[in-house]
Amino acid sequence: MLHRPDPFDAKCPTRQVLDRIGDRWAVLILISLEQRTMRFNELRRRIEAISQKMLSQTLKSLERDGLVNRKVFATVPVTVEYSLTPLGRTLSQTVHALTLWAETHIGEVAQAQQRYDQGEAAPETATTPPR
Amino acid sequence: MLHRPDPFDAKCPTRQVLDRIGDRWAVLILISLEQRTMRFNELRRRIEAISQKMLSQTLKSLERDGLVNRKVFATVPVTVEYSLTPLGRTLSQTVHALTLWAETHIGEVAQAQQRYDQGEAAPETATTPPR
DNA sequence: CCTTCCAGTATCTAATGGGAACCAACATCC
DNA sequence: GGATGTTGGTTCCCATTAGATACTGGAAGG
Repeated sequence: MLHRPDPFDAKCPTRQVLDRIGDRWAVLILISLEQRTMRFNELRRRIEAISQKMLSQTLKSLERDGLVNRKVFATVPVTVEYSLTPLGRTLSQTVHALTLWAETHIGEVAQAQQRYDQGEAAPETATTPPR
Repeated sequence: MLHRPDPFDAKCPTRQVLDRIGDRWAVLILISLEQRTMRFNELRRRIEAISQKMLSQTLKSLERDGLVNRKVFATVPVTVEYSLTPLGRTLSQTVHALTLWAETHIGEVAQAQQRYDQGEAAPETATTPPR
């Protein structure tokens, strides 16, 4: 690697990874599987309001990225188990920090939103130029 | 608060925060402003391929969430400076861990993708039932 | 016999993102 | 003095996407 990866370059592969994280369903699947291995419809019930389409789609790309294992059992009807790979586990831990942030600071965010919404009519104070 | 916030509940406010992080442009703006205060078009040049529409839209919601400060200077033409709030700085640090993950593990992800793409025709080994 | 369950796929529509044009008021270039 | 570029946006239109719904097909339960 000649230069350090730059997520601001749209062609940089780190951007792809960032886009994967920038997928709410992927995040919710990762933190679900962090707790334990789950089957398709288990995940569906766990993650409220996700459609079957988005679940299978997101799982497929997570599997492609080597973050999730898909294991098929030849039962009738067929059983499919999803679990995190070691790589996926390192990511889910990082992502876990984000959910922790959300739980910790949700109150401050809500307050800020209230202030913003009621203060919309406030006049903009003209400030002196910066230079 | 009676119960612990549950990001799997679509109505839970932590889910809103998670959705905000699940916005690639928001992430890129946060890590840009982590380095220094920037003006509108500075950000636009920094973050390749972002449209003016998405930039102003994302900045607006980041401001509403109390993560970003917007400061207007009465110059001609008007000058607008964007910076992180203290709250925004705590988030950007958490998000920074994600970009670090991306930079560190991008190689493994790329390898997994290659394996997946070429091994698509491989037959699925029938496994014994789990129970 | 009808419904439910398993793990998805196919199809249609509603929401969203991106591209380009446009704004006003000035500064600079030729 | 007319064209161009700069500031920070907004508005419109279209393409992509997400979400809702329906369907598969065999087996078990009532």
